[in-house]
Amino acid sequence: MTTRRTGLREQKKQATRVALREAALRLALERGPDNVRVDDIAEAAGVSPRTYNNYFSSREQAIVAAVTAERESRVAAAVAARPAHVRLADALTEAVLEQYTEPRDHDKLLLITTSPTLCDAFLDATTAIEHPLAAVIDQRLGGAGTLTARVLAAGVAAAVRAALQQWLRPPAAPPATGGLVVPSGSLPDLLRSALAALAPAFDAAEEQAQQRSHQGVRSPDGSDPAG
Amino acid sequence: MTTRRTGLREQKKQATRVALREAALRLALERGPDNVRVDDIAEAAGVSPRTYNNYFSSREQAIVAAVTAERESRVAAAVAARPAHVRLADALTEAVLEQYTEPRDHDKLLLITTSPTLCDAFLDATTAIEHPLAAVIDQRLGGAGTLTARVLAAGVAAAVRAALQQWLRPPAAPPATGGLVVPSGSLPDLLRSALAALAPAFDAAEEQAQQRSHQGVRSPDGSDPAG
DNA sequence: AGCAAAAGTTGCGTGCACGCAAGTTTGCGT
DNA sequence: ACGCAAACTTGCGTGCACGCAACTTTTGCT
Repeated sequence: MTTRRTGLREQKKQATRVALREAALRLALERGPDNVRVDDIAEAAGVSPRTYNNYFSSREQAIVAAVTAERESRVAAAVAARPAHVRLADALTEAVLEQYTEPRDHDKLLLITTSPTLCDAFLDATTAIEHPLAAVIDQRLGGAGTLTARVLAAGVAAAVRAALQQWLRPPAAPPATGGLVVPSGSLPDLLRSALAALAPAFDAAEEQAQQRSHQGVRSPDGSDPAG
Repeated sequence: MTTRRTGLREQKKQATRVALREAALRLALERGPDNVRVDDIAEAAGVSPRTYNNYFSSREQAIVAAVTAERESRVAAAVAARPAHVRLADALTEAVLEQYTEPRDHDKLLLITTSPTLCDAFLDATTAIEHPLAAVIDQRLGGAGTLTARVLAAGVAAAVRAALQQWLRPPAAPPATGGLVVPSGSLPDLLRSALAALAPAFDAAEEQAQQRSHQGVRSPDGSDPAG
């Protein structure tokens, strides 16, 4: 599961991927993110510029990838690691908080906030947790509703994205707004609030899954919507 | 709301925007989507190629925009048009179905499915409904939780996206999968299923909003957050 | 071991996105 | 009516993404 292609080939691929993203991060820190050309990153990693684009489809992606690294799979793994009796919503919230509040990369985040382009790329990167999350959610829901799992996973990604967005851009308070703006606290608080809005959906899905497993489920694809 | 800058300037801007996207669609239908250069679209619309990129940030965006047009604002308007006593979740589902199952653009959708690149652009375009939706949701929830509204709106967008994705790509059934694959019915069914997964979250949010309005929040802009 | 297919890398060419600095049009105040 | 400032367009230059067709490396098979 971890490395299905147990080959030397895959090793090299991961090696160059790591080399590329670390080179990208190092150069971005040294010169500032706007003074790094793709050619520089490729050269620093020892590959051709063309190869760079076989790994990353945009210039910012490499830099952002150095920060987010394998966060995608780690979030999913963190969810899978929780005991099965915990509410799925809680497991998700804790797993997300665990991965997004590590002080490990707070200095690198500073770099990202410098450039709006990097900021966008960083927010876009949260989409990467969708697929792993959909897998674990689907598993915990009994594999019955793949679409449901995908929707919920996408919802989580969207919530995380919204929280990060609000955290990165403190809404420039106009004086006469009338107090609409919530002070938008710390990142953990924002993440918690954002995910809390989805919690009822998870509870309902989990409950349905339990009901199905108690009754006799004849088709594991559960293709019978209430429609 | 409709035209805030009541000027001749804004009129011209919208005119060229429409000219661009219609030219893009026409050319794509005539020659096939891969044989349309940006320069061609610009020329057909009577502007310079550089101006094209002042309106659309990618080549596919113009073609897709011709299909989705002002769907963003229409979904939001459709939600706002429902009476206030309808469940928010239902209002949303109906509004989305109303806008995404119009036969108006089924032939144009055929064009989009031709090219994977256009497909991606089309899916990405669903993100555009987030902001208008967030506005109406926030309004219907009493304006108290902007973050919540944004999360829910993003969730709807994600659900729509997931449904469209599954609809556009029938999962190529491998014979030995074990019956996991749902036959992935019609688009309305998929949309309904996808949105149904989020319904509990909307119910909960709505209930909280009602509780708040019964207790002493008087101003309709809801300037008194629960902290 | 040897060989053929699969996977990966690289150079090249094309089209594209976008910053920048003119030049042009529109809106507004006086 | 006049003129200035803001907004929009356009040409140019640069860097980038990516398809394509060689070429090299890895792998599985015999």
